[in-house]
Amino acid sequence: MSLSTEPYKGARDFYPEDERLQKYMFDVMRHTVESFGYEEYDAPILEPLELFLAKTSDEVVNEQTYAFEDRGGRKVVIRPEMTPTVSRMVAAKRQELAYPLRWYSIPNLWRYERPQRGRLREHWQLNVDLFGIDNIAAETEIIQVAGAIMHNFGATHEMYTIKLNSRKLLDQLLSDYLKLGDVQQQTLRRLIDRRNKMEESEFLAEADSVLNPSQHEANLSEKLLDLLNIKSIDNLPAEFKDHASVHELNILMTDLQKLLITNIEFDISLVRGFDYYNDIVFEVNDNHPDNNRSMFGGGRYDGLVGLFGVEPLPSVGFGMGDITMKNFLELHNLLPNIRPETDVYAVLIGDVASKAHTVIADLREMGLNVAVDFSGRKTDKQIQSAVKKGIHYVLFIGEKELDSEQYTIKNLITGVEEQHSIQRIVSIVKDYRQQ
RNA sequence: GCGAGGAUAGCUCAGUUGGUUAGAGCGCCUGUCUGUGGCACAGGAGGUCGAGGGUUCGAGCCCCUUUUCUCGCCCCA
Repeated sequence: MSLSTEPYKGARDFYPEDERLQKYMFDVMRHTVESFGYEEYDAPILEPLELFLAKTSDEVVNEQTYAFEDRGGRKVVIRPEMTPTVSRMVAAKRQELAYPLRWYSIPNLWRYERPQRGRLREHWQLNVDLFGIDNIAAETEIIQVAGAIMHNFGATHEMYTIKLNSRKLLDQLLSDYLKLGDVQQQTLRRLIDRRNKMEESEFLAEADSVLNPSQHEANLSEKLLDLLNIKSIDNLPAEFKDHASVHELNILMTDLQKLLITNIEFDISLVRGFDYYNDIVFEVNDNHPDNNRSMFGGGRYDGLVGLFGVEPLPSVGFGMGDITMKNFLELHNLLPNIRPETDVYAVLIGDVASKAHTVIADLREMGLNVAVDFSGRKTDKQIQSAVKKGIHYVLFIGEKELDSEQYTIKNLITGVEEQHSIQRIVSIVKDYRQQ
């Protein structure tokens, strides 16, 4: 029996063409967040189990992590998300860091779960976090960063929608307006989160079963439904018009509009799963009919840093996964053709390997990336290798060229072939690379 | 953890009520063509039909188990 060539369940191999794509996506992310002044950090892939017990949801920690005991009996977890880790790092240097703190990372994360569309066991996730700002300007910037990344990927506003909500507002509506107890609120939040996946009648039935035990007013589930159907902040119940969260949402939406981020939408049913979000949350949805789903999101999680025994720190951030983004880019035809790093494939004609070393070394010295075919095969086979690798230029080196020091360079895309000196070839290829 | 549907050549897939030696297209290799890719022509290699067991005179096809992939659910990035 032979070994399997399959990668581990739910994980991916990145062949060079896949890796090029991944690199492109990370480059766009990096350039964008760095333009806002975010600095990159990283951390170990293993963390102590306790780190995730406090605020990540129970099911995630207990059933969807890779957790084990190390040889010294310590309980460890392969990180399923980055937010607890970055909070830990910030807490460790709480007093000495310069605020506001803008940090980002692109860690690989693992979850033990059944793979499905857009969700595998291993993925990479851009994490962008802003610490130390307790006002709505932080949310404005974080959402602006998310929008800028989308823009730099070539996405237009019609392709996606940014949904906004305030957990504080939702909590108040559930407790003060609908007068629900804590347990009911929690159950209902989960239900609201799943609402768009179910039929309205089904939702109503489940809502009834949560609400009816309460001895409050009748038709509560209809009242709830009316509430959830509110599409604009202006239509909220009158007594909430002056609520602090409504003011914040208004400022946030106005400021985003000023920044020309107009594809935003108030969505009172937006919850998000993590317990640590405590105020504004947002989510970016793909508008494509074949992929109408939430792609990524984030929000404010002010309480997390304080768990490490230091003074709490206002925190806003989001995470953007590579798989969902790749699906989005593919579906909207936004993935560019990415050239390999190799500029030139040197084709050796005849037994010239020894004599060709110097000229090839010179090319590299002058800044070109050059791969050489030492196989001794016929010219057409060597060219075919270059074509298959996606390399755009072939450089022919034979006795003729070595004697005259005029080398034949051929662009495989245009088919144009010319003879030039090494210096001239370098400048031609470099010019081409800039295009 | 639960449900549904797949797995046949490197890839995409045919394969009749169970019946000779399992096919196609593309790709790959060789040659026409030892200094030029994509085209053309000619030839060739490549399959224990995902794995294991069972039924049968006979299994790619039927049954059981298992692995894995896809799509959902739960949950959620």
